[in-house]
Amino acid sequence: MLIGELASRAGTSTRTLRYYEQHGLVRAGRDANGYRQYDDAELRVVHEIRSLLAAGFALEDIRPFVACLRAGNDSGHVCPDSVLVLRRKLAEVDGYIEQLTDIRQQLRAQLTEAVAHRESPCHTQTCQP
Amino acid sequence: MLIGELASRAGTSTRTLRYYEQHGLVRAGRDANGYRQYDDAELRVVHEIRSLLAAGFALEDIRPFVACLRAGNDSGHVCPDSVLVLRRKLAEVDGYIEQLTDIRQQLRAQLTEAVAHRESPCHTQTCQP
DNA sequence: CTAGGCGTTGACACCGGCGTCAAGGCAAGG
DNA sequence: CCTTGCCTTGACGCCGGTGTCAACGCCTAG
Repeated sequence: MLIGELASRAGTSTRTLRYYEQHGLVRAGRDANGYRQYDDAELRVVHEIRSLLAAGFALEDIRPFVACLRAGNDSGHVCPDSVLVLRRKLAEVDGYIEQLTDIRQQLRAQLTEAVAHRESPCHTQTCQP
Repeated sequence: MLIGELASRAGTSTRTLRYYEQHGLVRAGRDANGYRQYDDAELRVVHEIRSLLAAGFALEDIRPFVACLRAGNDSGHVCPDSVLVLRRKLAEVDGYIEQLTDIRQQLRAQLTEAVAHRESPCHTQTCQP
């Protein structure tokens, strides 16, 4: 399989595949003419990468998942290293959610206050009390 | 008040203040020697900006809040334009929280699956079934 | 032979808020 | 006069994943 085919099969671009390879995540052999030749298994690897990226992982974090897949496991997240990363990410995501929840509260409070303010004398953009 | 003083009073850097000015958020007069001269009211403006940035707003979104303050209101979020932005941001934040919640669910599911997998024959990084 | 469609590497652009360095002007004290 | 410390503008770097263009090689069909 050449790079164009893998790209379209994986729903991404050739640029992206080369980038992943450059960072050691995807592997390719070479034809006599220098073209990259991909094993069928790489399609799964790319899918794993895309899925994890979509979940907010950085490429660096994805490394163990790919290694886990290459080790012959049917999913990339069953290996100890992957689990560590998963736990770390879960904590991280929890932190984000907490922050966003706080911010959400602030926004609601400010909106409420703004609505209450409509009853006060100054309610236009240009008023000068 | 010169830029250094405003910076330290606002807990930020001179670079940052010039950046805000460049984007039309903070205003400064000029001394005869070209030094920026800040009105005391600008301190409040800078605080408003910092606070909104911390809440995840972009500089562009902050513009109406500053205008609202300059219009003489005691808080920047009571004007109609600000309220629009607040609503938009609230929806945006809700979206983020929703996404993150989904991702959190996925992470927990994968962790659970990984733990269950420990009972299966292949549980090391290097195993080859 | 040529056009066109695939492949190759390399490098710049983007986003956004700032750090940071460069090179210089101005004020004040020793 | 010199140092020190404030100020000025201008410009590059960062982060991370990808788009995009350049300039070129390979292969096939007309």
